[in-house]
Amino acid sequence: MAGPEGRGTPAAGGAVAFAAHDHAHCTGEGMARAEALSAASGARLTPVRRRTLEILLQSHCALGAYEVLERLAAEGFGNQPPVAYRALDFLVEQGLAHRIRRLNAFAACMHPGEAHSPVFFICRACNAVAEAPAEAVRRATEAAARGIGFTVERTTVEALGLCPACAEAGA
Amino acid sequence: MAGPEGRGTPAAGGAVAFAAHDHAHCTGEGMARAEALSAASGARLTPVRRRTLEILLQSHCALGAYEVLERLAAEGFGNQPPVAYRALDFLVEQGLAHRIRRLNAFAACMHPGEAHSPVFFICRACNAVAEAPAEAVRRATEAAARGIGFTVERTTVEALGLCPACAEAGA
DNA sequence: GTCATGTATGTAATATCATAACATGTCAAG
DNA sequence: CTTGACATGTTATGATATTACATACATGAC
Repeated sequence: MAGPEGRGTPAAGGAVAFAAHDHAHCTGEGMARAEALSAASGARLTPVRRRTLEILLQSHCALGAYEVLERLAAEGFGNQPPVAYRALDFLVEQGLAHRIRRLNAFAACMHPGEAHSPVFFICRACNAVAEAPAEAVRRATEAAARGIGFTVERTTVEALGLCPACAEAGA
Repeated sequence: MAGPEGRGTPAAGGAVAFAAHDHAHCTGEGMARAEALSAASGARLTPVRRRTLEILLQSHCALGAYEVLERLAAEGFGNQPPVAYRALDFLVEQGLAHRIRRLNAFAACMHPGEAHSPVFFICRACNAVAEAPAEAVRRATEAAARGIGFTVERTTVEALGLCPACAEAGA
């Protein structure tokens, strides 16, 4: 069982998916999709923004803004917080990344482009994060909203609990 | 339409429910229920904790920890952050209050004692907050979790959008 | 081309939110 | 009346996020 060291390295438990898979593939495909989507929408995927997304995809973790900043700065980009926050905000706005509030962190979107209402499953033991599409959750939320006359624009759904590995190990 | 002044006063838009209702009644009933629940569970609802809950209930808003602290300090309690955070953490733990992460704020629970998975509707125009029970959302989330072997313990559901009043005014 | 405009980036300074660590106080069980 | 568990107070610091302003770069009008 991985310790509670927090985010930042897959080894520390910040991995964005529980099952084993090909990270390089995710990164390549993710970037390609981002390029295509940006081209289509007219959004400007500039070097900092592109690199920021790449960092999120490569790390395959939820990363804090300052962790992203550190990596950007090491590559010659600005080293003040707004540099990271602006790039991350752009990515979130474009649906290429998500903000995970419980962790004060950001993760690359696993299903960019598709209209999706992601649910995040966060393991409290190892901090791993998985993103799952959950249309049913969105529908249920909107049904509740209608009851009080509220118009839903975005929803944040974060579930805390135990990932399969930690549930096994802990119990 | 109220301005985006943030939390802290119902006038500023932090009200926890959209519909008009009797605040004094909420406060009284909320405190009574909290007393009863604490007595039943053996939790110690000490003066700071009691007063903290009362502040949340009376303000009828989502309040930041430092806003709560300010009010506590004005009444002779400690005036350092841990005083507020400890009391708030206790209330959240006991299910008497909720943390609203999008606002970095806390609000008294509107349905304490009942097993409930609350959904928060946050108006992006006036910051008002409404808490609604949404069992269907919890069920949908758990269904998605089962698909990947995740064990859900707590869920946070926050919907951003427009409250009835702002939707009317804005459109 | 070059100029005006909007957008993006870089930087400094600061605001806001949250916790660690330790000392002191309170209360009930033994 | 002592001990142990919990609660509170305080200091200090850490982590997260934003404001404000200066500079640079792209794009389209002319």
